[in-house]
Amino acid sequence: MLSKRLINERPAGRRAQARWRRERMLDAALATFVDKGIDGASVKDITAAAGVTQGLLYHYFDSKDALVLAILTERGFLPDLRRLLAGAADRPAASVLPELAAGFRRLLADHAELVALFFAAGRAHPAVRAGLQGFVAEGQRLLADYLASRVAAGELRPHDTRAAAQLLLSTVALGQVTGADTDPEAVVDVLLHGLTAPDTHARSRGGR
Amino acid sequence: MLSKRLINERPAGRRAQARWRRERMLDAALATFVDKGIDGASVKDITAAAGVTQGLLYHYFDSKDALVLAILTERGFLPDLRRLLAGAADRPAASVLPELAAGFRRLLADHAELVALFFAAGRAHPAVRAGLQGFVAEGQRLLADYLASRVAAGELRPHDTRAAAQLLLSTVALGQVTGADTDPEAVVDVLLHGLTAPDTHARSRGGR
Amino acid sequence: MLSKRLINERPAGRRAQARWRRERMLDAALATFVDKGIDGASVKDITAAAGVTQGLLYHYFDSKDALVLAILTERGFLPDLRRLLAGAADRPAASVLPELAAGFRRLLADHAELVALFFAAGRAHPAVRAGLQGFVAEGQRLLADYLASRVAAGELRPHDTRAAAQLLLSTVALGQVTGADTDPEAVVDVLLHGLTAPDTHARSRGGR
Amino acid sequence: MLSKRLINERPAGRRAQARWRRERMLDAALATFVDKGIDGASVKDITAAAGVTQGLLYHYFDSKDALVLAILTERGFLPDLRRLLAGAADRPAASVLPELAAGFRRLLADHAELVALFFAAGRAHPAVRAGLQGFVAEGQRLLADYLASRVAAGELRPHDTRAAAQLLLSTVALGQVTGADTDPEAVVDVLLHGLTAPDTHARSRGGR
DNA sequence: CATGAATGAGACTTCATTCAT
DNA sequence: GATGAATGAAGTCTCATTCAT
Repeated sequence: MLSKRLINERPAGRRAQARWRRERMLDAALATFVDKGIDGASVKDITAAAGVTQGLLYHYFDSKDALVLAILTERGFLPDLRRLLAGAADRPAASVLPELAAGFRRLLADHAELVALFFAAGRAHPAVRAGLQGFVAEGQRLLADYLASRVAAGELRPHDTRAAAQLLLSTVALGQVTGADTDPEAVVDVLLHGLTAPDTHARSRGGR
Repeated sequence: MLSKRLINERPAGRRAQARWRRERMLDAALATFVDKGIDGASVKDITAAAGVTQGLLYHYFDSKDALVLAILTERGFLPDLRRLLAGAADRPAASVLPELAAGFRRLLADHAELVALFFAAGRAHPAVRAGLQGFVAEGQRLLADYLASRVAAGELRPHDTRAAAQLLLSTVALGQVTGADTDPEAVVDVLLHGLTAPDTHARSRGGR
Repeated sequence: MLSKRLINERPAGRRAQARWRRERMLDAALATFVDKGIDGASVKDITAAAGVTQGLLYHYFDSKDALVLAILTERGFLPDLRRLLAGAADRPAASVLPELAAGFRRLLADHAELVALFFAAGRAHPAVRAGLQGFVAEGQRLLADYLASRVAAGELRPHDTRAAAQLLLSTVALGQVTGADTDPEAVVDVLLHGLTAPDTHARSRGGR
Repeated sequence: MLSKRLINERPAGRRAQARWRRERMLDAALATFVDKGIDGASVKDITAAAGVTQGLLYHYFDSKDALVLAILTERGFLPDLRRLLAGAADRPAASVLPELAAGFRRLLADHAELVALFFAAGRAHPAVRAGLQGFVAEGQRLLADYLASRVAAGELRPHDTRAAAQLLLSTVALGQVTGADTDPEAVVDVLLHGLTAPDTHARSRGGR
């Protein structure tokens, strides 16, 4: 975080300065896209926000679409997501899930702009759409695998692990997007223990 | 449904025909918005899809924005949502929740285009945004109230009912949008009984 | 004035009502033209101001241009101008000119909208332009003729009567248009007696 | 004048060429406005007359209205008017007024297009209207001040100097606009010496 | 007579992109 | 690398006019 701030200062050296400008342009583009939508943000808006002229954008990116793609690939957070879930392996779900929900929430918050972009893209920008779907699918698969491992370990009861993964991720993600103030702990509590009252629990479970 | 199809045939009478055309324009607009996004869909696209001239759109709607708003107000499904949740009152959650998840899923599927529009709007169209948020908030509130009533009835254990409501609705909604093939029964099963294995259940619950 | 107000009330009888509507449409058109300019006033604006639908305008007038022409011919005030100047013949200029300036001013004020229309038309509407020029030319000719008759009668000194006529009419007319609060008496005073001081008057006149 | 023609040739240098094009666009716009009126002249007309594409207009001006405003401020002739009247101070009216009338006439002729624009604007373009009124007011004030100074100097008799100024300016201006062939000398003659015949003069003046 | 739905042309404006400097 | 002038297509919207009802 701190080091990033430092990087934000304009560096010396031709090569470095060029890379730095490119990054500033990605920043400006992402911010402007989030603010006005991909179609609503004009090249003029973006370059003005970056403090450069229109023409310069085309030195760094082939087109506006290419710029969108660059944001997707260079600002994506799939690696972060993988790291997050990788840390969970072989640890009990009771302690992992809360940690994971919170971590996922933080991840989305840190990349709030990109998330917003994902949802703001719509069918008109298939590449962005695909990015979202890939992210969702990957996250769900990883989490489901983890849950399955906990079932195998006897900690969790056998269940539809994909559905469970979806419950957790969807809730946190949609909460982020719609601005609902989701409490990750409450979500995990419901998820772990269910809604059924203890006294009716045995019966309803037995009734299956 | 069937009768609607019949109504879809062009009626006689000047007044009736005008009203009919207006509806066709709303249809065409919604479809085109979903296909290309609000910004991506031009007035030309929309009117061509409706089989009328561009100018006519402005006979019925003041502007493209007004058209978007008209879709929101005239094609909204909040009443359907209320009816769905109203039917649940005083009945056991064990049978209500699956029914409700399925009903909600069907509701979203029936209005898939409008749902897609909601998510495709982005920050550039605050009115649409507001429509989505209102819908989400209302649904969550209604469902949370129902869950609280079941807690009071002793069927469900005390819990954060808003979080639980969010879990159910988010999962179904996001599943719809991202195209994930959510199984509502599996979702409800996890929600009702939680993930914790029976043998560890007592312990973890007792440990509280 | 009073009778005109009475006429403004909608009459009975088919023929009378039609004529009455036509007049209301001319009123509305003139008012709207003055307000927004000829090009700025749409047929919709005009008919809305008249309280009728767009289509009806075309029952009474062939086109918007024809409407403009109708205003010119049916609301013109050249007859009034002629009557005003006709009353002056054979009477001394010293009493006629003040009366005439005031009368001309009143005439323009009574037809302020049409005058405004004249000036607002510009080269884009040659018919209106021609109307203005005709009016100006006629007024100037009539007034110059009168002045010449007073020169012949020995009341006025020989001078360029057309220039004098132009001085009076231009000043009153332009004062009306630009909203300057011209005092007709002061104007006539200057016109009748000139600016030269009495003591230098003899000299300067004698110096000729 | 001659040097201006030379300047009219397209210069070299990017910056200079841009400025030159902007000027050509103002020229073309003014000419087209005069020809067809502000509303009658389309952006297409203007840019075609300037030999550029429509889009370029918006590189130099924010809107068509801004273009009209630019013409007003950058092509206005109020400074010329001030200079003209400034040169009159402390000199006898008998020689100044003819010179001034002719000068004013020339000034209007040199800026005939802008004058025509002033009168063609109408109430639909308040900014232009305001420009005209400002010009008229300033000219009248300056001339009235000069006349007052001649009254103080004893050359002219006490009179309503604003009315006299209005007489001169209105006549010349309106003559220019309506295309009447005003003879400035005849106008000044009437203005200086009035219409009253020498023999009746004493009487009428004495009768006051 | 009267309505207002419908049209087609054209208005102003924005925008992604190119290119000479 | 960097600029901003220039383009051409397309966008939203307005409008005079016609016509079935």
